[in-house]
Amino acid sequence: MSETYPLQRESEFSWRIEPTGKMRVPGIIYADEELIRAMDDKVFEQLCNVAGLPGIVQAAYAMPDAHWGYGFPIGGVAAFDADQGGVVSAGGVGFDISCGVRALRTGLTIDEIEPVKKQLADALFRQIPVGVGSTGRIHLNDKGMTAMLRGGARWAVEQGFGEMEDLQHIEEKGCMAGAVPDEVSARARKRQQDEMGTLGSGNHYLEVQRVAQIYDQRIATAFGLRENDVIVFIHCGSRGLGHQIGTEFLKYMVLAASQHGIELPDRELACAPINSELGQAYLGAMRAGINCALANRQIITHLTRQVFADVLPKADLTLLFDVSHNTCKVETHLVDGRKRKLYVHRKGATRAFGPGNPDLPETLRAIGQPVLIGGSMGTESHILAGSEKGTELSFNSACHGAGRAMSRHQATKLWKGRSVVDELADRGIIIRSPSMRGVAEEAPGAYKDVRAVVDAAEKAGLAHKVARVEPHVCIKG
DNA sequence: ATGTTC
Repeated sequence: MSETYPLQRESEFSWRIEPTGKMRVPGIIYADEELIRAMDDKVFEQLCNVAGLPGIVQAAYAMPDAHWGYGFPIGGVAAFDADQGGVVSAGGVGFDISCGVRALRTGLTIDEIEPVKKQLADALFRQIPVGVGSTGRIHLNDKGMTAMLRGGARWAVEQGFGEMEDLQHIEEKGCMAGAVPDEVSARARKRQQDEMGTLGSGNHYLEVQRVAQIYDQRIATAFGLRENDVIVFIHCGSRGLGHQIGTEFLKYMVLAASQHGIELPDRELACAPINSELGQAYLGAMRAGINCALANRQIITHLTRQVFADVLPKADLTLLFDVSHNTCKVETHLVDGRKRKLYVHRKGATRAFGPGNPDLPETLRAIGQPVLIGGSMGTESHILAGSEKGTELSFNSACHGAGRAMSRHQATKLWKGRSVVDELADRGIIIRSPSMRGVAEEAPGAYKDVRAVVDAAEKAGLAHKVARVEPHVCIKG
Protein backbone atom coordinates (compact mmCIF):
# COMPACT_ATOMS: atom_id res chain seq x y z
CA MET A 1 0.00 0.00 0.00
CA SER A 2 1.18 3.49 -0.76
CA GLU A 3 3.09 5.17 2.08
CA THR A 4 2.85 8.60 0.51
CA TYR A 5 -0.61 8.79 -1.00
CA PRO A 6 -3.73 8.59 1.16
CA LEU A 7 -5.88 6.08 -0.70
CA GLN A 8 -9.45 5.87 0.53
CA ARG A 9 -11.16 2.62 -0.25
CA GLU A 10 -14.49 3.53 -1.88
CA SER A 11 -15.54 -0.03 -2.61
CA GLU A 12 -13.88 -3.41 -2.98
CA PHE A 13 -12.57 -2.41 -6.41
CA SER A 14 -12.22 1.37 -6.32
CA TRP A 15 -9.83 3.68 -4.50
CA ARG A 16 -9.88 7.45 -4.20
CA ILE A 17 -7.33 10.20 -3.65
CA GLU A 18 -9.08 13.37 -2.41
CA PRO A 19 -7.97 16.59 -4.12
CA THR A 20 -5.18 18.37 -2.27
CA GLY A 21 -2.79 21.11 -3.35
CA LYS A 22 -3.14 21.82 -7.06
CA MET A 23 -5.50 18.92 -7.75
CA ARG A 24 -8.81 20.14 -9.22
CA VAL A 25 -10.57 16.79 -9.05
CA PRO A 26 -9.99 13.52 -7.19
CA GLY A 27 -7.94 10.63 -8.51
CA ILE A 28 -9.78 7.32 -8.79
CA ILE A 29 -8.09 3.95 -9.26
CA TYR A 30 -9.99 0.78 -10.13
CA ALA A 31 -8.16 -2.28 -8.82
CA ASP A 32 -8.28 -5.03 -6.23
CA GLU A 33 -6.12 -4.80 -3.13
CA GLU A 34 -3.32 -6.92 -4.55
CA LEU A 35 -3.04 -4.82 -7.73
CA ILE A 36 -3.11 -1.61 -5.67
CA ARG A 37 -0.32 -2.91 -3.43
CA ALA A 38 1.79 -3.77 -6.46
CA MET A 39 1.29 -0.36 -8.10
CA ASP A 40 4.28 1.95 -8.08
CA ASP A 41 3.72 5.20 -6.13
CA LYS A 42 4.63 6.89 -9.41
CA VAL A 43 1.17 5.96 -10.73
CA PHE A 44 -0.50 7.88 -7.89
CA GLU A 45 1.89 10.81 -8.30
CA GLN A 46 1.16 11.00 -12.03
CA LEU A 47 -2.58 10.65 -11.45
CA CYS A 48 -2.49 13.59 -9.01
CA ASN A 49 -0.53 15.65 -11.55
CA VAL A 50 -3.14 14.90 -14.23
CA ALA A 51 -5.90 15.86 -11.76
CA GLY A 52 -4.36 19.35 -11.62
CA LEU A 53 -4.54 20.07 -15.35
CA PRO A 54 -6.85 22.90 -16.50
CA GLY A 55 -10.43 22.00 -17.42
CA ILE A 56 -10.30 18.40 -16.17
CA VAL A 57 -13.79 17.01 -15.49
CA GLN A 58 -14.99 14.71 -12.68
CA ALA A 59 -11.79 12.80 -11.86
CA ALA A 60 -8.49 11.48 -13.17
CA TYR A 61 -8.81 7.71 -13.52
CA ALA A 62 -6.39 4.78 -13.46
CA MET A 63 -7.34 1.35 -14.78
CA PRO A 64 -6.37 -1.91 -12.98
CA ASP A 65 -3.34 -2.38 -15.27
CA ALA A 66 -2.00 1.13 -14.67
CA HIS A 67 1.74 1.65 -14.54
CA TRP A 68 4.22 4.49 -14.70
CA GLY A 69 4.24 6.20 -18.11
CA TYR A 70 5.50 9.35 -19.78
CA GLY A 71 3.64 12.16 -17.94
CA PHE A 72 0.29 10.38 -17.72
CA PRO A 73 0.21 6.85 -16.34
CA ILE A 74 -0.30 4.09 -18.89
CA GLY A 75 -3.79 2.92 -18.04
CA GLY A 76 -4.85 6.54 -17.43
CA VAL A 77 -8.11 8.23 -18.44
CA ALA A 78 -8.84 11.96 -18.23
CA ALA A 79 -11.57 14.09 -19.83
CA PHE A 80 -11.45 17.83 -20.44
CA ASP A 81 -14.06 20.49 -21.25
CA ALA A 82 -12.88 22.88 -23.99
CA ASP A 83 -15.18 25.64 -22.69
CA GLN A 84 -13.59 25.53 -19.26
CA GLY A 85 -10.02 25.97 -20.43
CA GLY A 86 -9.61 22.23 -21.00
CA VAL A 87 -6.40 20.96 -22.55
CA VAL A 88 -5.20 18.29 -24.91
CA SER A 89 -1.92 16.54 -24.09
CA ALA A 90 0.42 14.61 -26.37
CA GLY A 91 1.69 12.67 -23.33
CA GLY A 92 -1.93 11.91 -22.42
CA VAL A 93 -2.39 10.05 -25.71
CA GLY A 94 1.01 8.39 -25.80
CA PHE A 95 3.65 8.02 -28.48
CA ASP A 96 2.08 5.11 -30.31
CA ILE A 97 -1.04 7.00 -31.38
CA SER A 98 -4.08 4.70 -31.73
CA CYS A 99 -2.15 1.59 -30.82
CA GLY A 100 -4.87 -1.01 -30.50
CA VAL A 101 -6.20 -4.50 -30.94
CA ARG A 102 -8.30 -6.04 -33.69
CA ALA A 103 -9.99 -9.44 -33.42
CA LEU A 104 -10.95 -11.59 -36.41
CA ARG A 105 -13.14 -14.68 -36.41
CA THR A 106 -11.80 -17.37 -38.76
CA GLY A 107 -14.80 -19.71 -39.12
CA LEU A 108 -12.46 -22.55 -38.07
CA THR A 109 -12.15 -24.70 -34.98
CA ILE A 110 -8.93 -25.69 -33.25
CA ASP A 111 -9.04 -29.23 -34.70
CA GLU A 112 -8.79 -27.78 -38.19
CA ILE A 113 -5.76 -25.66 -37.28
CA GLU A 114 -3.68 -28.24 -35.38
CA PRO A 115 -2.42 -30.28 -38.40
CA VAL A 116 -1.14 -27.14 -40.19
CA LYS A 117 -0.18 -24.98 -37.21
CA LYS A 118 3.52 -24.84 -38.04
CA GLN A 119 2.85 -24.15 -41.69
CA LEU A 120 0.46 -21.37 -40.68
CA ALA A 121 3.02 -19.84 -38.30
CA ASP A 122 5.71 -19.88 -40.99
CA ALA A 123 3.42 -18.38 -43.63
CA LEU A 124 2.24 -15.58 -41.31
CA PHE A 125 5.85 -14.84 -40.32
CA ARG A 126 6.86 -14.74 -44.00
CA GLN A 127 3.99 -12.55 -45.19
CA ILE A 128 3.57 -10.04 -42.37
CA PRO A 129 6.53 -7.73 -41.85
CA VAL A 130 7.54 -7.56 -38.22
CA GLY A 131 10.29 -6.05 -36.09
CA VAL A 132 12.02 -2.71 -35.53
CA GLY A 133 12.06 -0.60 -38.68
CA SER A 134 10.26 -3.26 -40.70
CA THR A 135 8.95 -2.17 -44.08
CA GLY A 136 6.26 -3.61 -46.30
CA ARG A 137 5.40 -3.89 -49.96
CA ILE A 138 3.38 -0.68 -49.91
CA HIS A 139 5.25 2.50 -50.71
CA LEU A 140 3.33 5.75 -50.47
CA ASN A 141 4.21 9.02 -52.14
CA ASP A 142 3.11 12.27 -50.51
CA LYS A 143 -0.27 12.26 -52.21
CA GLY A 144 -0.91 8.67 -51.20
CA MET A 145 0.17 9.45 -47.65
CA THR A 146 -2.29 12.36 -47.46
CA ALA A 147 -5.14 10.13 -48.70
CA MET A 148 -4.23 7.47 -46.11
CA LEU A 149 -4.04 10.00 -43.27
CA ARG A 150 -7.47 11.34 -44.18
CA GLY A 151 -9.19 8.02 -44.93
CA GLY A 152 -7.82 5.45 -42.45
CA ALA A 153 -9.16 1.91 -42.85
CA ARG A 154 -11.70 3.24 -45.38
CA TRP A 155 -8.77 4.30 -47.57
CA ALA A 156 -7.18 0.87 -47.12
CA VAL A 157 -10.39 -0.90 -48.22
CA GLU A 158 -10.63 1.41 -51.24
CA GLN A 159 -7.06 0.36 -52.11
CA GLY A 160 -8.18 -3.28 -52.13
CA PHE A 161 -7.22 -4.25 -48.57
CA GLY A 162 -10.32 -5.90 -47.17
CA GLU A 163 -14.06 -5.45 -47.42
CA MET A 164 -16.41 -2.49 -46.95
CA GLU A 165 -18.26 -4.64 -44.40
CA ASP A 166 -15.11 -4.55 -42.19
CA LEU A 167 -15.59 -0.82 -41.60
CA GLN A 168 -18.76 -1.32 -39.56
CA HIS A 169 -16.74 -3.07 -36.87
CA ILE A 170 -13.99 -0.51 -36.42
CA GLU A 171 -14.18 2.46 -34.06
CA GLU A 172 -15.21 5.58 -36.04
CA LYS A 173 -16.35 3.25 -38.83
CA GLY A 174 -12.70 2.99 -39.81
CA CYS A 175 -12.19 6.68 -40.59
CA MET A 176 -11.43 9.26 -37.89
CA ALA A 177 -13.13 12.54 -38.73
CA GLY A 178 -11.24 15.80 -38.27
CA ALA A 179 -7.85 14.48 -39.37
CA VAL A 180 -5.64 17.24 -40.82
CA PRO A 181 -2.88 15.60 -42.89
CA ASP A 182 -1.24 19.03 -43.37
CA GLU A 183 -0.41 19.06 -39.65
CA VAL A 184 1.68 15.90 -40.06
CA SER A 185 5.30 16.90 -40.70
CA ALA A 186 7.35 15.84 -43.70
CA ARG A 187 9.58 13.88 -41.35
CA ALA A 188 6.68 11.91 -39.86
CA ARG A 189 5.43 11.15 -43.39
CA LYS A 190 8.86 10.05 -44.53
CA ARG A 191 9.24 7.67 -41.58
CA GLN A 192 5.94 6.03 -42.50
CA GLN A 193 6.12 5.87 -46.29
CA ASP A 194 7.35 2.26 -46.41
CA GLU A 195 5.90 1.05 -43.08
CA MET A 196 2.22 0.54 -43.90
CA GLY A 197 1.03 -3.00 -43.20
CA THR A 198 3.83 -3.76 -40.72
CA LEU A 199 3.49 -4.96 -37.16
CA GLY A 200 6.41 -3.20 -35.47
CA SER A 201 8.15 -4.36 -32.32
CA GLY A 202 7.94 -4.24 -28.52
CA ASN A 203 4.67 -5.69 -27.25
CA HIS A 204 3.08 -5.81 -30.71
CA TYR A 205 2.04 -9.15 -32.12
CA LEU A 206 -0.31 -11.18 -34.24
CA GLU A 207 -1.76 -14.24 -32.49
CA VAL A 208 -3.81 -17.21 -33.62
CA GLN A 209 -5.89 -18.17 -30.61
CA ARG A 210 -8.48 -20.66 -29.41
CA VAL A 211 -11.62 -19.60 -27.54
CA ALA A 212 -10.89 -21.51 -24.34
CA GLN A 213 -13.78 -20.48 -22.13
CA ILE A 214 -17.08 -18.65 -22.50
CA TYR A 215 -18.19 -16.56 -19.52
CA ASP A 216 -21.35 -15.07 -21.05
CA GLN A 217 -23.13 -17.31 -23.54
CA ARG A 218 -25.64 -14.72 -24.75
CA ILE A 219 -23.04 -12.07 -25.58
CA ALA A 220 -20.56 -14.63 -26.96
CA THR A 221 -23.25 -15.81 -29.38
CA ALA A 222 -23.92 -12.21 -30.40
CA PHE A 223 -20.16 -11.77 -30.98
CA GLY A 224 -20.14 -14.99 -33.05
CA LEU A 225 -17.85 -16.86 -30.63
CA ARG A 226 -18.06 -20.49 -29.51
CA GLU A 227 -15.69 -22.59 -27.44
CA ASN A 228 -12.82 -24.02 -29.55
CA ASP A 229 -13.31 -21.44 -32.29
CA VAL A 230 -10.08 -20.07 -33.74
CA ILE A 231 -9.69 -16.30 -33.77
CA VAL A 232 -6.86 -13.87 -34.59
CA PHE A 233 -5.72 -10.93 -32.46
CA ILE A 234 -3.68 -8.18 -34.13
CA HIS A 235 -1.98 -5.71 -31.77
CA CYS A 236 -0.14 -2.79 -33.36
CA GLY A 237 -0.30 0.96 -33.92
CA SER A 238 0.83 3.89 -36.01
CA ARG A 239 4.52 2.90 -36.22
CA GLY A 240 7.05 5.65 -36.89
CA LEU A 241 4.43 8.23 -37.87
CA GLY A 242 2.59 8.29 -34.54
CA HIS A 243 5.86 8.37 -32.65
CA GLN A 244 7.15 11.30 -34.69
CA ILE A 245 3.89 13.28 -34.21
CA GLY A 246 4.06 12.66 -30.46
CA THR A 247 7.70 13.68 -30.21
CA GLU A 248 7.24 16.89 -32.18
CA PHE A 249 4.06 18.09 -30.48
CA LEU A 250 5.36 17.27 -27.03
CA LYS A 251 8.23 19.65 -27.71
CA TYR A 252 5.90 22.39 -29.04
CA MET A 253 3.61 21.98 -26.03
CA VAL A 254 6.47 22.33 -23.57
CA LEU A 255 7.66 25.50 -25.33
CA ALA A 256 4.16 27.06 -25.51
CA ALA A 257 2.94 26.16 -22.00
CA SER A 258 3.90 29.46 -20.38
CA GLN A 259 2.32 31.47 -23.23
CA HIS A 260 -0.89 29.61 -22.55
CA GLY A 261 -0.59 30.37 -18.84
CA ILE A 262 -0.19 26.69 -18.02
CA GLU A 263 2.04 25.77 -15.10
CA LEU A 264 3.35 22.23 -15.50
CA PRO A 265 4.11 20.14 -12.40
CA ASP A 266 6.07 17.86 -14.74
CA ARG A 267 7.27 18.83 -18.20
CA GLU A 268 6.21 15.44 -19.43
CA LEU A 269 2.61 16.59 -18.88
CA ALA A 270 3.00 19.17 -21.64
CA CYS A 271 -0.38 20.18 -23.04
CA ALA A 272 -2.15 22.99 -24.87
CA PRO A 273 -5.65 24.44 -24.51
CA ILE A 274 -8.10 22.66 -26.80
CA ASN A 275 -9.16 26.13 -27.95
CA SER A 276 -5.70 27.18 -29.11
CA GLU A 277 -3.91 27.00 -32.44
CA LEU A 278 -1.48 24.42 -31.10
CA GLY A 279 -4.20 22.34 -29.45
CA GLN A 280 -6.15 22.23 -32.69
CA ALA A 281 -3.02 21.45 -34.72
CA TYR A 282 -2.23 18.52 -32.43
CA LEU A 283 -5.79 17.20 -32.61
CA GLY A 284 -5.63 17.37 -36.44
CA ALA A 285 -2.28 15.53 -36.54
CA MET A 286 -3.26 13.02 -33.82
CA ARG A 287 -6.46 12.14 -35.71
CA ALA A 288 -4.38 11.59 -38.86
CA GLY A 289 -2.22 9.30 -36.69
CA ILE A 290 -5.37 7.41 -35.66
CA ASN A 291 -6.19 6.90 -39.35
CA CYS A 292 -2.66 5.59 -39.94
CA ALA A 293 -3.10 2.95 -37.22
CA LEU A 294 -6.56 1.97 -38.50
CA ALA A 295 -5.22 1.64 -42.05
CA ASN A 296 -2.24 -0.35 -40.76
CA ARG A 297 -4.42 -2.91 -38.95
CA GLN A 298 -6.68 -3.09 -42.02
CA ILE A 299 -3.76 -3.92 -44.33
CA ILE A 300 -2.43 -6.52 -41.89
CA THR A 301 -5.93 -8.03 -41.84
CA HIS A 302 -5.78 -8.36 -45.61
CA LEU A 303 -2.36 -10.05 -45.45
CA THR A 304 -3.68 -12.41 -42.76
CA ARG A 305 -6.64 -13.33 -44.97
CA GLN A 306 -4.27 -14.11 -47.85
CA VAL A 307 -2.21 -16.44 -45.64
CA PHE A 308 -5.27 -18.27 -44.35
CA ALA A 309 -6.62 -18.57 -47.92
CA ASP A 310 -3.37 -20.34 -48.89
CA VAL A 311 -3.01 -22.61 -45.87
CA LEU A 312 -6.65 -23.19 -44.92
CA PRO A 313 -8.85 -22.34 -47.92
CA LYS A 314 -12.02 -23.03 -45.90
CA ALA A 315 -11.29 -20.10 -43.58
CA ASP A 316 -13.52 -17.04 -43.68
CA LEU A 317 -11.99 -14.18 -41.71
CA THR A 318 -14.56 -11.67 -40.46
CA LEU A 319 -13.95 -8.69 -38.21
CA LEU A 320 -15.28 -8.90 -34.66
CA PHE A 321 -14.02 -5.44 -33.72
CA ASP A 322 -11.08 -3.02 -33.73
CA VAL A 323 -10.33 -0.98 -30.61
CA SER A 324 -7.72 1.73 -30.04
CA HIS A 325 -6.14 2.22 -26.63
CA ASN A 326 -4.05 5.41 -27.16
CA THR A 327 -6.36 8.25 -28.21
CA CYS A 328 -8.06 11.52 -27.41
CA LYS A 329 -11.67 11.52 -28.64
CA VAL A 330 -14.61 13.91 -28.39
CA GLU A 331 -17.49 12.11 -26.68
CA THR A 332 -20.67 13.00 -24.83
CA HIS A 333 -20.91 11.78 -21.24
CA LEU A 334 -23.30 12.39 -18.39
CA VAL A 335 -21.59 14.43 -15.67
CA ASP A 336 -23.64 15.32 -12.58
CA GLY A 337 -26.84 14.62 -14.51
CA ARG A 338 -25.86 16.82 -17.45
CA LYS A 339 -24.68 15.71 -20.90
CA ARG A 340 -21.34 17.29 -21.72
CA LYS A 341 -19.05 17.21 -24.73
CA LEU A 342 -15.65 16.11 -23.47
CA TYR A 343 -12.17 15.43 -24.86
CA VAL A 344 -11.48 11.99 -23.41
CA HIS A 345 -7.81 10.95 -23.24
CA ARG A 346 -7.26 7.22 -23.00
CA LYS A 347 -3.64 6.16 -22.71
CA GLY A 348 -3.27 2.41 -22.40
CA ALA A 349 -7.02 2.29 -21.81
CA THR A 350 -9.65 0.75 -24.06
CA ARG A 351 -12.90 2.50 -24.97
CA ALA A 352 -15.79 0.39 -23.64
CA PHE A 353 -19.13 1.73 -24.86
CA GLY A 354 -22.11 0.09 -23.19
CA PRO A 355 -25.38 -1.19 -24.69
CA GLY A 356 -27.45 1.47 -26.41
CA ASN A 357 -24.55 3.69 -27.43
CA PRO A 358 -25.51 5.26 -30.78
CA ASP A 359 -21.90 5.05 -32.06
CA LEU A 360 -22.01 1.25 -32.03
CA PRO A 361 -23.02 -0.58 -35.23
CA GLU A 362 -26.61 -1.83 -35.24
CA THR A 363 -25.52 -5.45 -34.80
CA LEU A 364 -23.82 -4.61 -31.49
CA ARG A 365 -25.98 -1.77 -30.17
CA ALA A 366 -28.10 -3.95 -27.91
CA ILE A 367 -25.04 -5.85 -26.63
CA GLY A 368 -22.28 -3.33 -26.02
CA GLN A 369 -18.88 -2.82 -27.61
CA PRO A 370 -16.40 -5.70 -27.74
CA VAL A 371 -13.51 -4.80 -25.43
CA LEU A 372 -10.35 -6.61 -26.54
CA ILE A 373 -7.74 -7.16 -23.84
CA GLY A 374 -4.48 -8.59 -25.09
CA GLY A 375 -2.42 -10.57 -22.62
CA SER A 376 1.34 -10.95 -22.87
CA MET A 377 3.05 -13.42 -25.20
CA GLY A 378 2.16 -16.99 -24.29
CA THR A 379 -0.64 -16.09 -21.89
CA GLU A 380 -4.37 -15.75 -22.26
CA SER A 381 -6.26 -12.77 -23.68
CA HIS A 382 -9.81 -11.68 -22.92
CA ILE A 383 -12.89 -10.41 -24.70
CA LEU A 384 -15.29 -8.28 -22.68
CA ALA A 385 -18.30 -6.12 -23.47
CA GLY A 386 -18.82 -2.49 -22.44
CA SER A 387 -21.18 -1.87 -19.54
CA GLU A 388 -24.07 0.58 -19.13
CA LYS A 389 -22.69 2.20 -16.00
CA GLY A 390 -19.24 2.57 -17.58
CA THR A 391 -20.13 6.10 -18.65
CA GLU A 392 -20.27 7.41 -15.07
CA LEU A 393 -17.47 5.19 -13.74
CA SER A 394 -14.70 5.94 -16.23
CA PHE A 395 -16.16 7.72 -19.29
CA ASN A 396 -16.66 4.22 -20.72
CA SER A 397 -13.06 3.05 -20.40
CA ALA A 398 -11.48 -0.23 -19.33
CA CYS A 399 -8.04 -1.79 -18.98
CA HIS A 400 -5.97 -2.61 -22.08
CA GLY A 401 -3.72 -5.51 -21.09
CA ALA A 402 -1.61 -7.11 -18.44
CA GLY A 403 0.83 -4.27 -17.91
CA ARG A 404 4.53 -4.83 -17.34
CA ALA A 405 5.68 -6.11 -13.97
CA MET A 406 9.36 -5.26 -14.59
CA SER A 407 11.54 -3.33 -17.01
CA ARG A 408 12.67 -4.72 -20.36
CA HIS A 409 16.25 -4.61 -19.14
CA GLN A 410 15.41 -6.63 -16.02
CA ALA A 411 13.54 -9.20 -18.14
CA THR A 412 16.57 -9.80 -20.38
CA LYS A 413 18.61 -10.62 -17.25
CA LEU A 414 16.09 -13.22 -16.10
CA TRP A 415 15.25 -14.92 -19.41
CA LYS A 416 16.89 -15.95 -22.66
CA GLY A 417 14.75 -15.60 -25.77
CA ARG A 418 15.58 -19.05 -27.09
CA SER A 419 14.55 -20.82 -23.88
CA VAL A 420 11.31 -18.79 -23.72
CA VAL A 421 10.51 -19.96 -27.27
CA ASP A 422 11.34 -23.58 -26.37
CA GLU A 423 9.26 -23.56 -23.19
CA LEU A 424 6.26 -22.12 -25.02
CA ALA A 425 6.72 -24.67 -27.83
CA ASP A 426 6.46 -27.45 -25.21
CA ARG A 427 3.05 -26.04 -24.33
CA GLY A 428 1.95 -26.02 -28.00
CA ILE A 429 2.52 -22.30 -28.55
CA ILE A 430 4.57 -21.48 -31.65
CA ILE A 431 6.51 -18.21 -31.48
CA ARG A 432 8.05 -16.64 -34.58
CA SER A 433 10.14 -13.50 -34.05
CA PRO A 434 13.13 -11.83 -35.70
CA SER A 435 14.47 -10.82 -32.28
CA MET A 436 15.34 -13.25 -29.49
CA ARG A 437 16.16 -10.28 -27.30
CA GLY A 438 12.65 -8.95 -27.98
CA VAL A 439 11.23 -12.33 -26.95
CA ALA A 440 13.20 -12.23 -23.68
CA GLU A 441 11.93 -8.72 -22.97
CA GLU A 442 8.39 -9.94 -23.55
CA ALA A 443 8.68 -13.14 -21.48
CA PRO A 444 5.31 -14.00 -19.90
CA GLY A 445 6.85 -13.64 -16.42
CA ALA A 446 7.71 -9.99 -17.11
CA TYR A 447 4.00 -9.12 -17.09
CA LYS A 448 1.28 -8.93 -14.47
CA ASP A 449 -1.48 -11.52 -14.36
CA VAL A 450 -3.93 -10.43 -17.04
CA ARG A 451 -6.77 -12.40 -15.45
CA ALA A 452 -6.45 -10.44 -12.18
CA VAL A 453 -6.56 -7.22 -14.20
CA VAL A 454 -9.63 -8.29 -16.19
CA ASP A 455 -11.41 -9.57 -13.06
CA ALA A 456 -10.82 -6.24 -11.32
CA ALA A 457 -12.14 -4.35 -14.35
CA GLU A 458 -15.27 -6.49 -14.37
CA LYS A 459 -15.87 -6.30 -10.64
CA ALA A 460 -15.41 -2.53 -10.71
CA GLY A 461 -18.19 -2.48 -13.34
CA LEU A 462 -16.09 -1.12 -16.21
CA ALA A 463 -16.88 -4.01 -18.58
CA HIS A 464 -18.37 -7.49 -18.59
CA LYS A 465 -16.38 -10.69 -19.21
CA VAL A 466 -17.43 -12.64 -22.32
CA ALA A 467 -14.64 -15.05 -23.27
CA ARG A 468 -11.10 -16.11 -22.51
CA VAL A 469 -8.79 -17.07 -25.37
CA GLU A 470 -5.41 -18.85 -25.37
CA PRO A 471 -2.57 -18.45 -27.89
CA HIS A 472 -1.44 -21.13 -30.34
CA VAL A 473 0.66 -19.13 -32.79
CA CYS A 474 2.33 -15.79 -32.02
CA ILE A 475 4.12 -13.60 -34.57
CA LYS A 476 6.12 -11.27 -32.40
CA GLY A 477 7.92 -7.98 -33.12
C1' DA B 1 6.21 2.34 -28.43
C1' DT B 2 10.42 4.26 -31.48
C1' DG B 3 15.09 4.41 -38.08
C1' DT B 4 15.65 0.95 -29.39
C1' DT B 5 20.32 8.37 -28.74
C1' DC B 6 18.87 14.18 -34.06
